[in-house]
Amino acid sequence: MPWRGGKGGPGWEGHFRGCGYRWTVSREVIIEVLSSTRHHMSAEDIYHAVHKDYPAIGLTTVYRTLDLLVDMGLVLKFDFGDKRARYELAEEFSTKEHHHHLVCNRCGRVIDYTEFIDDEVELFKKTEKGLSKKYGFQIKSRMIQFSGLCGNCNREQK
Amino acid sequence: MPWRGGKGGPGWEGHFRGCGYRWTVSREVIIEVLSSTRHHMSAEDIYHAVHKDYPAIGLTTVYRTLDLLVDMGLVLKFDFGDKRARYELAEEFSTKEHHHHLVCNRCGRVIDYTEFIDDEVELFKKTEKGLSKKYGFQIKSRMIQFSGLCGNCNREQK
DNA sequence: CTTATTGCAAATACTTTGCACCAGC
DNA sequence: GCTGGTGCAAAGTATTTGCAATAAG
Repeated sequence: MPWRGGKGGPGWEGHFRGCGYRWTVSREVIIEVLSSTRHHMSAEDIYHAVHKDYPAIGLTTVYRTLDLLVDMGLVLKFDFGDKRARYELAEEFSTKEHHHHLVCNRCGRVIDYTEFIDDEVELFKKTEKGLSKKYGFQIKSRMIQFSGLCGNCNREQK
Repeated sequence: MPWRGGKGGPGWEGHFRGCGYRWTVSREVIIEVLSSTRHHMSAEDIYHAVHKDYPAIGLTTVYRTLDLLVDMGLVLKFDFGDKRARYELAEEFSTKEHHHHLVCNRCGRVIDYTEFIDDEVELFKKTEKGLSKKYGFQIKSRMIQFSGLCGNCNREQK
């Protein structure tokens, strides 16, 4: 397990400790799973992945850890329209390319797209600055999401 | 009830019929409620509003109608982190100013902001065009959402 | 040693579904 | 008259919570 708490800086462990939380095996393992996948995982997906090597870790802990991570802004929680929430490392903490989601309302397919990201980032910066000044709001996460019909479903539609 | 199916064009009724659905009292009333509020309503909020004048309309119908509306792209469904989904007319069909949401993760407060909307619209147009060409994706709705800590919660934090 | 963390089982609550009846066209 | 729409009660299911046991510092 060469993996150890993120790219420099305080690292994962530091984030937890910095917020007054303890650093536990469960937390480390759950973050490792999130770090090493390219997919949008549900709590249960994560639970299963974790369970292979650490059968003692329960689903409840997964939920609680994810809540913490979301709260700390290290993980983003998405709603793709099926019932279950999906989780992804926030881009600052991910090796995955910065991207957004395109969700098909019919088949549920999710496409990660990376086009126009630069423009988005610029807009975000500007918006964020304006909003934090005007509303005193400290923004921890941002999401853009498009939905509609994917190519396949669009065709079948007719 | 001077209200009748939206601003010109096919109108609400036309949208339903155009998709092969029937135009019913329940549907009309539910849309009227959505049209006349400035708030992000949950299914139950809508049910209660409807129930005052039409006690025969049930919660199930509200859910089913909302599903249809979302599917047709006439209504957007939001997740603000409390459990219940919130619904809003898509901006093309709303008299409400085009806006986005700023959600406080601690107290749940939601601020509608309208700043930088022009820039967003421009970015959306561009992105949408690019994505539909590249992925054959027909985009029906778009959302941006920021979350973090509102002014109050931010202050108390320390 | 003190307090946060965890697993399990049970509870919660939003949302969906089965089915018989009713309304739109 | 057909078919889709609806209400009610019942089911479904992701997520949360209470509590006693455990591990972190």
